[in-house]
Amino acid sequence: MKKLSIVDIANHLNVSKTTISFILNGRAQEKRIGKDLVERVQKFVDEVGYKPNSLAKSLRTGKSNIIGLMVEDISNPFFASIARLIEDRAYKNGYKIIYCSTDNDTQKTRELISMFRDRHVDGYIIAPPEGIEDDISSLIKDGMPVVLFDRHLPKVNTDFVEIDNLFSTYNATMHLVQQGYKNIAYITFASNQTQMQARLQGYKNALDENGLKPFIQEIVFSQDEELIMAPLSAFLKKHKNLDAVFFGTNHVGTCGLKVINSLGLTVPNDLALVSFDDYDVFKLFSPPVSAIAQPIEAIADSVITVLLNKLNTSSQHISSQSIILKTDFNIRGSSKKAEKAVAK
Amino acid sequence: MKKLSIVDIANHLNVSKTTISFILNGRAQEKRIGKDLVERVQKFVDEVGYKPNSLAKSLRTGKSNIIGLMVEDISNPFFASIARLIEDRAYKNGYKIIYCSTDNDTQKTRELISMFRDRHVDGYIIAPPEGIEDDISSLIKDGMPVVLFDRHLPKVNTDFVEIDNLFSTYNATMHLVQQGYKNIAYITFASNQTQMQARLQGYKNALDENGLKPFIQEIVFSQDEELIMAPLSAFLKKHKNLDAVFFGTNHVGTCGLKVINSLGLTVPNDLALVSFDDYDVFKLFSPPVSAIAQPIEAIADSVITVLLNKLNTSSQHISSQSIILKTDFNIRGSSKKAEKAVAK
DNA sequence: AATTATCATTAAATCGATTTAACAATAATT
DNA sequence: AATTATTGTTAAATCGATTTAATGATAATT
Repeated sequence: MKKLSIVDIANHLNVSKTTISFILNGRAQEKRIGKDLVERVQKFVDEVGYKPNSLAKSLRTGKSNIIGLMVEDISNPFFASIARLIEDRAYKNGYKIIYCSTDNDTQKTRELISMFRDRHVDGYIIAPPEGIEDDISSLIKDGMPVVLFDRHLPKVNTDFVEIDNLFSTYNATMHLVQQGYKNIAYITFASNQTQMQARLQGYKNALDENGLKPFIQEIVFSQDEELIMAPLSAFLKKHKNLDAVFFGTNHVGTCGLKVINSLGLTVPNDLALVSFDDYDVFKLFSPPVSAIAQPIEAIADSVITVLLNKLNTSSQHISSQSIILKTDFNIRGSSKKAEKAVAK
Repeated sequence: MKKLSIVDIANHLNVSKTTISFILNGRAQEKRIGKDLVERVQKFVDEVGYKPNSLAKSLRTGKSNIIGLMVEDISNPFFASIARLIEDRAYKNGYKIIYCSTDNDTQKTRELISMFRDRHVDGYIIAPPEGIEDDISSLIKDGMPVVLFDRHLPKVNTDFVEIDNLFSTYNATMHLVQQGYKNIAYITFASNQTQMQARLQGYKNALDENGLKPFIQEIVFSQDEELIMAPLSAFLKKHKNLDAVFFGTNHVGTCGLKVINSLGLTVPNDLALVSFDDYDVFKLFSPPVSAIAQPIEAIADSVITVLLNKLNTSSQHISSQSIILKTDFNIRGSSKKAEKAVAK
């Protein structure tokens, strides 16, 4: 019981494959094909469950109905959740997803783009690493629909979906200040990506405004958590005067919690905590950690909407749009120094 | 600067595309093509960066170099980690991954299989839901390489990679018993899948052996965490005599922790905890939760090794293998009643 | 010298669809 | 009656590769 081809269908019904193709692609009316014939073909096709070979179709039409999704790391809960939502929306619209993790590695990303291109994906959704500007520009120049998310590339003019990073950290830092914390550190990964820089800036702005001194620790990213925890631990040991710490990403935050546990520090008495990104770890830590929650559903929705839009309107010259979404600041028991002080 | 085709290359070098194809596919020697010609072609191909159109190639050869990966839910950290590792290994071997989440929904899975098939994926890696036996069998009958993981289908004779679920829960339950816990509950999702049944059985066996009474709560899975937490909470409220709880999956465990927090229960004094699957939430809870860690690297390695093996050996009739891997039981502060008692 | 073997290359068929251009058959118009 | 329009259908070209079978040229053998 091998697969039927359009020729088999045509032979069996004694019509040409052209006719079958027209009917199956909804061009029967346009091509004035007899109603009875259309019905006969439809019936038979349904009966035997014939489905056109998508490879052949893609080869001829140049469309693959596949979207390439490049995240930083699919095992990071933030990206995993986004991927999950994008996947759902894409499938509902007849698109499949090929995804991959860039590890923020420019060379790896370059190869992956080339692979996607080779596979003729119809569109790209990318959380781009630094240094990939030229490759993305070249994609766009060749008319490929590209949507960036989580961060953008200032030198590249294309659509992107981001959150208001600067305001988010500014706002959360202000919260710490208002609670009476004076020595607030900011721990993050060393990165020039837009979202990371904006987050850092938001923190700096808030401190500046209040005449407080910033304490910043930038950690080089590594797959090996030990290499993240070591400098983090050293930093906390060095600055004994800190009364609050702001983590720039969920990953840093998680490593931070591990370090805090291993150092035997008490939250929020020794140290108040706030982290970017929100997930179960922060909710379930004791006391639960205040965190900035990204609107992942809205991000996924926006990304896929923008991309589908680009895929459907063939006109290339619609000006590109930037969508900036708001975050939620979930305040929890990890930074209630002021209230505690009052309660005493 | 559009893409070059093999014809362009052939024309430019004044040889036939057949020759180009042979050279590029490493059949130059076999076809006795002159060394100088081979070099000339190689050089030019490298120079212009020509890459064969993979769609055309797939259409002709019937191979797509794509592996279909179907997990239960890509946003679940267990599956996300496995996916990540499988992705790495696959890329290294020249394969790409198309993944999707089944949600344990048989109908959805059926459609996804059909979609994968339609896309001519070369091989399948599936964490199968119940009721999908016939579809998988039909895949296998048609000669498609299939590897199941995390669970298997007793009625389907194919390769699979699993862990020793029964022993894992048996062992961990015995640990609780030895620590002096008498009323140990087991909370899990209602499921007839092999891994879930085996885990439950391991728990039952341990209790049986010690003449203890089982307390079992099976929860119907839902996307909405509230619908998981509600019955879980009700169960804990109803059975005030429990002194320990065993969670059957990381997801149940996480929901369980949330419920325990909201009920204001103290661990391990009110309740000792153990969960299947290990991840940051369990490590960072206070006190940290003992958990059964699956060897995700080994699982990913085994899965991809078995699949690549099947892809490379065309012979269909190698008997299928079952790989059963061991787990680690990470004992943490959430079940140290006995020790505490001694310490008093 | 005729036949066979070896060598190096290529023309043509093929995979399974879509799409363009053409072709009969009938009806309508001049 | 000849020409043009309309209707319904299809032959053939095309997408870009791989693969089979064939070809012409030279060398070796009888």
